Amino acid sequence: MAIDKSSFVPPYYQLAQILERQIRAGDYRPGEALPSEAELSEKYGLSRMTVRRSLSQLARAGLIRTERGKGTFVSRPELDRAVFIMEEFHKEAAARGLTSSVRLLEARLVPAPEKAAGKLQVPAGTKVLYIRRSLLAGGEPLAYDRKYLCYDRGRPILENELQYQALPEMVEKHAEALPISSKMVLQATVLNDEEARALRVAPGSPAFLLEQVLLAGDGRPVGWGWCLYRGDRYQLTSVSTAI
Amino acid sequence: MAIDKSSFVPPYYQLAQILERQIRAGDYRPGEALPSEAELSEKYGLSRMTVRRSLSQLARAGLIRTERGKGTFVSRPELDRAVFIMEEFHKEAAARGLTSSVRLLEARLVPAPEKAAGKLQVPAGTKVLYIRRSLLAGGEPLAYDRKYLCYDRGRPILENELQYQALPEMVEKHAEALPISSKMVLQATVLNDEEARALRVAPGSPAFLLEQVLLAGDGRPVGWGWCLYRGDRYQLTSVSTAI
DNA sequence: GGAGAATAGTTGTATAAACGACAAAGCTTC
DNA sequence: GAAGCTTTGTCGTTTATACAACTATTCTCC
Repeated sequence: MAIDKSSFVPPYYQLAQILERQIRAGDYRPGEALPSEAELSEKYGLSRMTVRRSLSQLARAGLIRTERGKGTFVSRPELDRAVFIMEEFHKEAAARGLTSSVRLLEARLVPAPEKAAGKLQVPAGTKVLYIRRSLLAGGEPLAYDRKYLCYDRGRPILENELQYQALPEMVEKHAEALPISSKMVLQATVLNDEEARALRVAPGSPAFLLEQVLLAGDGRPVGWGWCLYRGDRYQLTSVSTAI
Repeated sequence: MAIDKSSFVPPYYQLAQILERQIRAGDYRPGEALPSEAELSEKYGLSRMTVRRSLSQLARAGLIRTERGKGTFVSRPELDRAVFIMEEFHKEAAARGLTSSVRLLEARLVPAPEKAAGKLQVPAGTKVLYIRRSLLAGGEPLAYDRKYLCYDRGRPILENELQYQALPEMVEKHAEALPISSKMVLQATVLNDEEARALRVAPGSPAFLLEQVLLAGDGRPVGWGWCLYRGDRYQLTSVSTAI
């Protein structure tokens, strides 16, 4: 339980691992205080700044919590709390060893329906780009994407482009403002006839419904739509709070 | 665009905000390099360590990425990527202004079914604690929880306890080993008759299915089960990558 | 005994300095 | 011209120091 300064693993990381093991082994119980930074510094022969770096790493992972003037304390594990990360479609498919592709089903300029106009903050009836796409993984449709995008008159719609590009690149090319962030809401739903047909499953099958709003750097919405993920082929796994 | 050293906001945070604004405004485009740490240090009158602290904060938020020997670069926004956080039930209900409670439907010792025995890594038929609970928010059932827990013979089952406690405390009291982490998988599903009755909705309604494995400090599973969340009352919102 | 002041202990922030590791460009040599 | 070496610039890590801000305790004074 000492720091090996000749190791390739930097000391701050070694100390973080040592402390994590001790916490997981129960040497320090939830609520209990860890030794002060000065004590750890002396015990392991590291400067206080290095000790602080180890501690901040553990704090970021949620294992400990620091209180100014009081000390550093072990956090109570929050078993009922989970973090799920939804990766970009192609990246996720690649990680699962599947070849992924996109099939463009429809792309045309339409007058914005009332709801879309509201979400995009444009007058109802404004011409917007409406696209429908199938996201395929391993040859099968895994997701069905429908979106309204604010359209820049200067840039023509090239269906070939839409067909093969990921959403960010696609929007970048055809919208006026560059989207820089997005707001998403995830729901559980059942598929209606049209959606089920697009995903090649029975109507009434379960699916994830991901509503997505694309925002420009100044906060203006530039895109809105939903993406449906087949419930029998898609699941989210909680991220371990490893360091 | 200078650092106010007399402000209550520490300089490292001010610099991070300045750089974030510049990136969002497009002063530095995705892929482009930021000034080197030495240049920022000189420009803003801060030490290199302080500049590094600002940069590491932006890097953690995903706005920039550093490469040793090369420089610091603005990341491409990953519009299709999202982080969802599922909070502990009572905390989430409280945040939405609802009073929450738990109704214990069943709690008894049963021989572990094959699948549960496998998940809990005990011989099939081992006596385990099986519980069914309704999680209520605003007087309505919002979730339906079924779990198998490794049971410590020494500790009696007190139904009153199970009725009112959150899962972590509950397991803590009745299992041999203290669970310290959990692994969860989130799926979209449709409710069967029994589940629909428990949640007071129609069979075939959509729901989130959260499979949960509770793990002790040494990695041994001590609990396993599923929690169903009504699809019409529950949704997950992506966390903004704010700093 | 109680109120307030002083003190010790703790984390939070900032600085200067040094060295290491890596990348790219320029230079030398053959 | 090409291969290898050198130089320069960049981020990565650690140290030592100083001070600020906050908490809890102890001491002093009334």
